[in-house]
Amino acid sequence: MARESGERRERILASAAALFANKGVAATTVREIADEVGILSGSLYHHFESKEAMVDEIVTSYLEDLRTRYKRVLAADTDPRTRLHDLIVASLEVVEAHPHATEIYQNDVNYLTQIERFGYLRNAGKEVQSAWLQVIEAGIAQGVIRSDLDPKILYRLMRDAVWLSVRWFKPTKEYPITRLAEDCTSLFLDGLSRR
Amino acid sequence: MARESGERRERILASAAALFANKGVAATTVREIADEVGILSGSLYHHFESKEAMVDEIVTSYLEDLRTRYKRVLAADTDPRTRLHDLIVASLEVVEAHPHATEIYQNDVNYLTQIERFGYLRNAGKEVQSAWLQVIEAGIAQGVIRSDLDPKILYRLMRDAVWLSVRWFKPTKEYPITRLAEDCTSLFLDGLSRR
DNA sequence: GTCTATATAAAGATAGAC
DNA sequence: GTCTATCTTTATATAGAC
Repeated sequence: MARESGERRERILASAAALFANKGVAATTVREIADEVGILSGSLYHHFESKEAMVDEIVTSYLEDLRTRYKRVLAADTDPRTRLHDLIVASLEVVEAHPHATEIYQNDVNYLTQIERFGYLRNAGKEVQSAWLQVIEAGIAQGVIRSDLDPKILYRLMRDAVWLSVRWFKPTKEYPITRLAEDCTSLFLDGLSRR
Repeated sequence: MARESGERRERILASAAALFANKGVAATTVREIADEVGILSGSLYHHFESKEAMVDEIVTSYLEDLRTRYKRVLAADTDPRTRLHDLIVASLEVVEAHPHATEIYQNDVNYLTQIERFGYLRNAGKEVQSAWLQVIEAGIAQGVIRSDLDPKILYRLMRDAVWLSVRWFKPTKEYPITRLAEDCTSLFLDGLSRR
């Protein structure tokens, strides 16, 4: 099998990702994946050495994209409000580009991190946290963000609100991700009290 | 087996809940559960008719508690800000009382709702949404909450931020759930901009 | 109420023909 | 690159002795 690239391979990964996202990695069988593609389960092993290898590829390319986009946001020299907004936009763009991988990560991190092969997920989580904390703490330092709330708590609340949108958000013409990003930013920064 | 009550039964449920929460329902085997309790897997079937039955009991009693508490919040005749705060407090109290069940629900809804037996989870989700929407919409009607954000979007963002705290929040003396509830309320209502 | 033993089904994975 | 056929392991669950 070895690691060719090809349309078939991508087709398998796409089907696998959809199934992993919908039922969970552990509950998805190689037979179901093969059925989706229209081949027999044994044939999958011509393209991938194991079910875990499929998960690995899906999650790895997801994290790669995420890292790239976050780095770009952090590199820009912008004011705290813009930076927070850009971090939210970047996250939602990753959700849009990798909806299945995002859902797999959100639902199955606990399970996956217990498998040795996926130990690297722990670092990925730390990197994401670090990016958000940099933005939040810079905002506090510049007096733009309140200092009475723990940055780590803020990070976790915003992170879950933003990333879990993968479970329900379906962009439309009237309500595209740019609008969701603006609404998130406004909720977090301005609050929902009328004043 | 039939359905006695007893300490042993509870012990099994507790071990099962912890494992389901940590690895996911599908990835947890009856052998692991039995190991945790210190008996052999076959003996579990004296207490429960299946693995699904265990999940069912855990989730059902969780939802029962949740429903009771939400009803109490909605019954009170309070102002919108207090109501929203109380809904957040109620949610966090449920998280504290049923951490494993909460995590199972958050991680495995997708998987569980695909099993006929757990179809009732769909209704549970709708009831929760309805409670939050009532509070949000009353706030808008009374001019306390901004009207430029879609209530359903607000609900989903706040819901995920609040409920997913089960994954990271460990109450301490300095930072108990009452404090987290206040920080959530303040973040959502006032926002994190300094002004 | 738990054990021994085992039935039964489903899972991941492989070998070799085509 | 896929199929047929099958190995091996692991899972849920059951029966009956203790």
